[in-house]
Amino acid sequence: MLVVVTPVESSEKPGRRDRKKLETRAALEHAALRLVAERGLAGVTVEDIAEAVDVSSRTFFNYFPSKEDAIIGTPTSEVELSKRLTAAPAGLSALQALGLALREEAELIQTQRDKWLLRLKVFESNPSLLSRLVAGGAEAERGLAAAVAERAGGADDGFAHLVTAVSLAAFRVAMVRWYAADGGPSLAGLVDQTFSRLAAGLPDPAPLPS
Amino acid sequence: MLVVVTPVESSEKPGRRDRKKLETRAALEHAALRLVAERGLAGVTVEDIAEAVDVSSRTFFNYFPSKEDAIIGTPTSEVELSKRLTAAPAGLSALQALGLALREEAELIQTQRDKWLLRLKVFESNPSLLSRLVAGGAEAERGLAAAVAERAGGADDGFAHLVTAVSLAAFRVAMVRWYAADGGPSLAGLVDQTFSRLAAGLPDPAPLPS
DNA sequence: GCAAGAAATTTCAGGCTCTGCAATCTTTTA
DNA sequence: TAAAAGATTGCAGAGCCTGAAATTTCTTGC
Repeated sequence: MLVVVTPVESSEKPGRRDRKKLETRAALEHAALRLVAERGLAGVTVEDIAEAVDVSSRTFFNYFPSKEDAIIGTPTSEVELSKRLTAAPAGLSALQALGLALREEAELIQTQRDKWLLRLKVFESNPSLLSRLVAGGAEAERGLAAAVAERAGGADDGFAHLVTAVSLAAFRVAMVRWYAADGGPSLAGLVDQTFSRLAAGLPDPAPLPS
Repeated sequence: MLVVVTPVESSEKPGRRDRKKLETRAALEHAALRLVAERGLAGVTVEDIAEAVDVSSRTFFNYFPSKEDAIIGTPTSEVELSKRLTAAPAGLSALQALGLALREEAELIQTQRDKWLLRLKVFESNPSLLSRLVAGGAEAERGLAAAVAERAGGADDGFAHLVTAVSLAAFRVAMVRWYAADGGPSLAGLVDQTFSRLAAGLPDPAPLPS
């Protein structure tokens, strides 16, 4: 049976077998991204991707449940984000804690600048994928919201979901903006700016003084 | 050729032909929703839905590009939302204007309470659909953001996208909350409360005084 | 009322996605 | 090195979705 490789406790090196699996997965991700960037989502079949990596298409589906998932890759899980949340200083508000966790994420993404710019380029021409950016999709959002609620100590009237959904949306916007600027500015900086605006209540930006 | 029926200027009644088309579309929407609520997304095929309405499955695809789209129905277009935006009083901030437009939306949804509660129930067990709730998906979000930017009078450093994305996310959360409360509270009220929180900068809610 | 003409539906063929299952090949481990 | 565990593969099949051509249904002008 093929099972997702659990990173274990970062110690214990994986062994040849698991290393190969990681390699194959990375190769599939890479090929999917490259091909789709070239030819568009509809112009690439799963068979194309599998062939580029020299495995059967059946094997592709052993690694990813769908073509889209290969393009999205193996994003930071909501579990990881939740951990960061609970690790954040207790004094911070939920919004601040989320901002911090996502700032870390930004720094991580920045270290893989080219891959992410390419991915965002693909997302641009396939907006349906965008919603799965970071802790992809509503399920992860729920999990993260639960962590926020717990951090806040229970009783929730929907605030946890709200602040979580809003934060993730804001993060997405920051990423798109980063992409639009061709990865020039610091993503973490953009995230910070975005969260400042959130914390300020999203007032209209002051028009530049003539 | 089958073309989406343009509502025209509300005058000029549609004529039998177009009325039938509307009927078929509504019937497909309804059947899709009902069946999927009963058996789950995977438990219903397009053929099932078409059969329930007594048309061919090819005809189904003349009305909806995918099974999911039938479930989502025919939501308020981002064009309509954009209109509301430009119609909003000039003095309002972007966030306030969006809040107003979405409040209207809430009232509209409230008038179709049962249908929407059923739809949200389906969304709950199929979170992948959730992202398309209201002005579904990233494309509509872009259009709406453009309207926001224009309203604000041009120069945009990403604020328009941010406030738009955040507002839509907030609206989604309000809807889910409304569903969770079984449609009891006023949706418009929940939307108002949500936008108040946004405008206040999402401060942690004060713990109840013991 | 009736004959074009327009429009919607249907049938058909076909490609692609994704899944379960059984066979095969490879790696690990004893 | 043999047995066990695990990964890959081929195969069959269901389901989604599309284009094109044929058919049926509606509309319109006479």
